[in-house]
Amino acid sequence: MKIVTWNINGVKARIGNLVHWLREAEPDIVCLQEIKSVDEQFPRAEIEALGYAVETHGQKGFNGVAILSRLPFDEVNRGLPGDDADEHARFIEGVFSTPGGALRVVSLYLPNGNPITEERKFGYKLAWMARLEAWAKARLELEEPLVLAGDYNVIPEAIDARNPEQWVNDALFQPVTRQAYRRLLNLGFTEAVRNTTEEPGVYTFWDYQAGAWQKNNGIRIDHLLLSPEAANLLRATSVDKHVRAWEKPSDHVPVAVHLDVAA
DNA sequence: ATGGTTGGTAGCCAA
Repeated sequence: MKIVTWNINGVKARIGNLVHWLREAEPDIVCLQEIKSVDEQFPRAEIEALGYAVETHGQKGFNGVAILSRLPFDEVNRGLPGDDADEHARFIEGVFSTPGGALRVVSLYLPNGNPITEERKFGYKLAWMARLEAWAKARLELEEPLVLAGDYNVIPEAIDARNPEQWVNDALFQPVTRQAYRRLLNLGFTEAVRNTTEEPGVYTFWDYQAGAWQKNNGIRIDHLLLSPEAANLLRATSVDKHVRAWEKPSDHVPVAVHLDVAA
């Protein structure tokens, strides 16, 4: 089974790219972020025509997440618990039945957090990460295969940036940000790409500005975290870097994990 | 080199 995360940066502007990529990559489950669409305007018909079930958690203008799946959804949960005042659409969980039992997959869009001088930005990011840690800790107690996939807006280590010095004042690379991410990992998750790729220079995002793609000035911020039960099934990972060179690309590319689960 | 580009929206904001 192939499970992919992709920050698509506007699903309505990217529907052509998305359909082309779905035909080419043939994923079983896709976690999308930054759909930038309300649920009613999500282009579901084109995706359903390819055999996918579609569940969305959108909002007007920005943010928004979705899960596309060849398996039917047994259950869908929208929103990260822990703050009733938080109206950002950044979290959706799907539950599926496999021959081995339940499989849980989350599509998350962790707050960017810039600038770090603004509490409503950076403080919100750190608070959101604390809520995610609490949620994940409780979910791990189920002892089920769980894939926490998404745009984490976290550069875990210096080797995850082509030019780490460029990011020292950025919310994505603050020590406190990386600490919070590591706390999440240390609950018992396996980070799929880090655990299957030895070479440095694996990036998932290249800024539109200043020729970042042409210079390969990228960062690795899209991650797939596996519960112990999911990590036992880990076979391989892959990054669809070529998608960044397509016409009208997202600034992120799809990142995949292949699990030993019958699709 | 505090520049540069894109999507959604019609507020320039968010990234």
